[in-house]
Amino acid sequence: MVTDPNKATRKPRADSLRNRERLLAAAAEIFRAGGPEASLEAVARRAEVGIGTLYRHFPTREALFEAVYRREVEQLAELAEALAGSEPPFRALRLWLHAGVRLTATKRGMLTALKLAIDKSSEIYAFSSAQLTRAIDLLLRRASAAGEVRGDVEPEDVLQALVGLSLMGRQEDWETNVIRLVDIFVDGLRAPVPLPPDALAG
Amino acid sequence: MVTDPNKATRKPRADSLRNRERLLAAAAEIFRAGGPEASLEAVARRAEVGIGTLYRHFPTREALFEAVYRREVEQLAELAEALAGSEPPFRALRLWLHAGVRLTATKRGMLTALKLAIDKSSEIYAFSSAQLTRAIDLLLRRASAAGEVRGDVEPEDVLQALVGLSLMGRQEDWETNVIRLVDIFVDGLRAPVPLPPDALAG
DNA sequence: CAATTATACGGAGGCACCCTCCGTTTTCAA
DNA sequence: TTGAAAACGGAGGGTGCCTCCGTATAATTG
Repeated sequence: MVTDPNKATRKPRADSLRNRERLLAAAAEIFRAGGPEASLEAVARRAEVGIGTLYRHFPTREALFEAVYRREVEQLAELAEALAGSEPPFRALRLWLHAGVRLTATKRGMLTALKLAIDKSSEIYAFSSAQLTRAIDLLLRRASAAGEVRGDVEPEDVLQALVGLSLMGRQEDWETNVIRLVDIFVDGLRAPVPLPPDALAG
Repeated sequence: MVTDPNKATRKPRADSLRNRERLLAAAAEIFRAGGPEASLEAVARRAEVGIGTLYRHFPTREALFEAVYRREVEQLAELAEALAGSEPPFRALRLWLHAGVRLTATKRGMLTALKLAIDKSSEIYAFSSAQLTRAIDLLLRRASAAGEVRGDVEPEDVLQALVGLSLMGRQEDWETNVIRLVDIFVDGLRAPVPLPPDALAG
């Protein structure tokens, strides 16, 4: 019954670590296939772990998502820096958005997860949002400094547009189509003063 | 046991009609509050009918959505004609899209329902899609004929953009924000040849 | 190498929802 | 009035969610 705060923590148990890993792998597969509403009991089953163990490691569905998708988001964020270092500003922005679309295509459910996260204002949203916003900010600033896009657009806007547009596609020509929409949007970003005042008024 | 095809059908039962009506009213309330995943048993409870009755009238969740939201979609479609008759082309397109955003704001769940419908490729999607596509087509053609927007954009693209952008907003300044994004998108539609060839190449 | 103790495990249990099936009730019409 | 067609309601079987706690096991201590 020694509760000494100095040497309090002991080494984490091996089975705990192992099970956490199993759960993450299982969750990745299950969510990939079944979307973000897939059964958590199915995840536990696939991981060959009791349902209680799942809930101990990840108290909420969102916690599981956070762990599973954190890496994917980080990779996308890193891509921004790579592109900023190797491509001209406007093109870098455009290419990054395309990559964002493609990530969605491959990893079905990630953006759906994001949307779900938004509804619940959960942790993963804050994280992804920050990562991706930073990525976009980098590209946007650069393009703006080069005079290639308007200065009055926030990274958050672009992220919302990317997510929103990506989330909708459904037909077979899905990806091509979304990329077209993203391009149109990016075109809209270009001109500093795209509309003469009277176009709005009449 | 007379199965005479001539006078086959008899008058629909009064209780059936009444219950259908009750269910639609209840569903509108429940879905409005709880989103498209709300409990169908709750709908039956609020309508004060058995769950079996609900399923007989609306075999699937989507069938219920279809009935509930058909009217809303029809109204939005009618607005397109009104605007086409009273506003200059580009402005009409823009204003209609704004109305689409606002409808989302008011009737939370309609677009979510649409998205859900897309996933299941259900009936309401075909209907809404047709209605709204027709509405957009009207406005787009008109603006295109007047030389105010590109000619290579399909109404489906614009609908997808509207739905996608609208679906994402979350902060307090939600509506304003989405409208800004829609405007940027519309700006992107304007110029016939928005990008010089070398802008893409580097 | 025990013995001890902090940790983690598993799954039963209680609740809600989904949807089907069918005995009972109501309505229509002859 | 009466019988059949049509509709009703809800029990029942399945699944998922999440909590709780008795049992098992890994790390530490002697």
